[in-house]
Amino acid sequence: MAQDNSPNKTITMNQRRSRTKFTEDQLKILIKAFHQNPYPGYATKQRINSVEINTDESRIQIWFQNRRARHQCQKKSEPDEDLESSQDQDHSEEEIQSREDRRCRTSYTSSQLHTLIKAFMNNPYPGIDTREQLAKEIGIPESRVQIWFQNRRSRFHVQRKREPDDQDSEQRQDQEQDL
DNA sequence: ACTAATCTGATCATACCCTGTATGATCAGCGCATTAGT
Repeated sequence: MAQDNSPNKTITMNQRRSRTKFTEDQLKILIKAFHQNPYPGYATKQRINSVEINTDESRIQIWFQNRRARHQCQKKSEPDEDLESSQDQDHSEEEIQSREDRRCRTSYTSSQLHTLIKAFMNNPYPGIDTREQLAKEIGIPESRVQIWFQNRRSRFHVQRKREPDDQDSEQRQDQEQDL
């Protein structure tokens, strides 16, 4: 079972997570919470989820991210239309700075990292199935696995940019010295 | 069409170690990120 070497047909490999469908009641709760604080901390998101929504904290986080993206559009296009909700406009910079606590930093054991790195080399864009399988294998929530892959890819790209090829950078250094 | 899921790249924050580096968490996205399920 370890080897599923179907080299082609990778089309369905990167499957997305199935789309979450929030009920009207759940949306009401989320929107209300958003008005109270569009940047809830981990504890708040967990509370909202466990008490009212009962899905997964990471889904709540994504909902807030998407909502913020859309909400800012609206604000710019119609700034004074929204007078009813003027309550939520008084988010001063101080308030944003005193944001609630983040999730605790996850620390991975070397064997967990080994598994993740191996998977990354195999496929840096794993779909939901692969991520869940990995999560189960190393005993860490799937949402953390997803973040790990995001960070890994991002840093991989950055590193590649920094060292495109040595010849170019050497030439550039020479030119700089001439100046 | 609407919006959840996903992506990159930048930045904040913390563990580990020696004040910097590696990396997990969070954020925006700008003539308003893109992709894709319902």
